[in-house]
Amino acid sequence: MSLHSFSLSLLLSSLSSALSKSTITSHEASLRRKHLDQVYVQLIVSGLHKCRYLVIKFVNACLHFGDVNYAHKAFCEVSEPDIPLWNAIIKGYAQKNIVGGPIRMYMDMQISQVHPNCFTFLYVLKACGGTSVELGKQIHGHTFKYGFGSNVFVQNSLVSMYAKFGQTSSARIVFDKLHDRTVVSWTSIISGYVQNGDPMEALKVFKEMRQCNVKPDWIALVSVMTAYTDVEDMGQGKSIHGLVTKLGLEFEPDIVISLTTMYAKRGLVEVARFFFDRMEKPNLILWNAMISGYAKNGYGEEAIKLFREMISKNIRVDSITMRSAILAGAQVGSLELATWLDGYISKSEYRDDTFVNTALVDMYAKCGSIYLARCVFDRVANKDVVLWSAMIMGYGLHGHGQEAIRLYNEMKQAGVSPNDGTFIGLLTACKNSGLVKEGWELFHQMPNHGIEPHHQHYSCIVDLLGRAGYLNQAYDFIMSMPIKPGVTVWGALLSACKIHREVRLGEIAAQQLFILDPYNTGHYVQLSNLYASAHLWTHVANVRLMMTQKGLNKDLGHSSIEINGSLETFHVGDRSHPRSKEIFEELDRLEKRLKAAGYVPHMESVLHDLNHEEIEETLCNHSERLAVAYGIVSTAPGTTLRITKNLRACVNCHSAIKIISKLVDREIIIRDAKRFHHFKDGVCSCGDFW
DNA sequence: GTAGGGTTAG
Repeated sequence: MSLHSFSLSLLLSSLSSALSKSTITSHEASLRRKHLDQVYVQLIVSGLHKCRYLVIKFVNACLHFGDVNYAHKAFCEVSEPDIPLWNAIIKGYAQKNIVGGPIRMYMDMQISQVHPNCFTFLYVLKACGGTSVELGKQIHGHTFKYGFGSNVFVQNSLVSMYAKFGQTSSARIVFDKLHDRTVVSWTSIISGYVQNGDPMEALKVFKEMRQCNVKPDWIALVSVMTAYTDVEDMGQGKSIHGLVTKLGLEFEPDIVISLTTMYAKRGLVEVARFFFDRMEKPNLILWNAMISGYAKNGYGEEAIKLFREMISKNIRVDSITMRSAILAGAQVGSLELATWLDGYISKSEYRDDTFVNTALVDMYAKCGSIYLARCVFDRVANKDVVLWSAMIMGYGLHGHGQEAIRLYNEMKQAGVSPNDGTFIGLLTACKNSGLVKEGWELFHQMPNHGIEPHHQHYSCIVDLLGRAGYLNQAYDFIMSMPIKPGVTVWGALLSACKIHREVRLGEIAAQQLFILDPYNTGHYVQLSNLYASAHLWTHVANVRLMMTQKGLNKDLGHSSIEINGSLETFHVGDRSHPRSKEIFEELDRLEKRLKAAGYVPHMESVLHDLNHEEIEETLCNHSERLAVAYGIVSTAPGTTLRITKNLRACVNCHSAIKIISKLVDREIIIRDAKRFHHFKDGVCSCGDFW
């Protein structure tokens, strides 16, 4: 080997190993890419681009970047590739999930009459995982033909290939025939069961593995922890944690990811954060696990804080980070934050990513701007069914029923077929706009599209019929359901009964809810309010007693409003705000103007055990009113107020805010637990349906 | 040079 080729070889090795570092900044990545270009030029200039040994190294270096085309170009320069070079290029295609690529190269290899070795099969079988079972079986045959029928490496790959096809029974047959099972064989079958939604079987196999005295390594434990996460068995999950510690693997970066994910998925975000913080340099997946853990469990602001930290530290983010951050933005509900996220993304490489844009549409809709949601929707070139559905759902949340249906028709004209999510959006739109006939018809069109309704669709219909006052029809509909009605379905009936003061059916719904979901405070409050609206005070007292016996307290309402980038949260009668004096003065002024305008609150629907003055006091101090008053005193006249409330809008506040919107001449947008209300000129966009 | 795992919109 000449001195030049030796130095190039060293250079390529260092380049590849440097690239495998887990967390690199985008700046570092671009520098290294330039480096790769320079090396290739040197290879060509020195005529060494035909040297198989160096080309393998170069191909590997390219593949670290995912630059398969570059690798392929280098490969083609070699006139008679040997097995290692074929393997390198097949491996590269397989790693990058290029559909058909590895298989095509494998075929080319056979045409060139180069015999595959066991390495070849590892890569080809990995690539088969995403294609057809028939092809997989064919390659399975080849492994025997070329003498690898009992090679444990090749057989392990077969186990995971069959698992990826969803054929766990075939995977199990291969696994059962294996004589010398390694920890990898066990992990392959365990993760196969996890991937195919059978965590119980996975855990059974793990127990067997332990009985066979096979010591689990960190990858095995990662699979097992996923299984525990899926069976929702936290007690057992903790014992795995114990095993991890015993084996001294608790600082293994990928184990930390699994622990973080396992605890975050349970909502134990503080525990998850403990593991995250223990890592000096968390990798991208760990950042993502923590951010999405926060976002999914209602800790939107924490998620955003972490996302901003990543950016300020110049850590590379990917589309999953973006989606998790956007999900968090949707939860926080601040339009200011939403536009910041959108602005950040429009300057990033993910600006055309359909998944990211779908999340943006959803976020804008949930942050109260259906207009901006539509702007994002319109700028996406290739709209898939999920994007259309997100936009339809956005209109639904805002009660723009007709607009949702119009968009649905447009979607069909564009040749996109609806899926179950599309119908959830449509039915939500109909129920939020009181479009009973349209919703009913759409529901019955679902089978024409080959879609079977599930719980959410059924509960939309119950809601749709119930709110319109067709309570008996809603009940008959529930009785005729082909699947067992669940919490959402009975919950929809109960809240409709509350609106229409239908005690008999309401009690039936509540009974079911107390069985299915006994610790949800909301159901008890609904039933109590239903009794109060019918003046059945003894019944109200009984429900309250049931709640006390079960140790349940009424959920406290709170509302947030963002002013100049700072999010302020108010509770009932909250006097902790620094500008509290001004806020209550404004509330007083509003109260007087409301009375002058003829506003009288409904007393029946609130807690019965308060006296008249207390009721009125509580009503005026509800969290949404405090947020409105604060918005009025701290923004310029005419500014739109955007408020988020954790519970459903209260009937009295709803009617009061309608009038307030006219009195102060402002648009007030409130996102409650279920939908949006746009108050303007004395009316609300929900048309009093909610 | 060997395989197995983890984050994932509606």
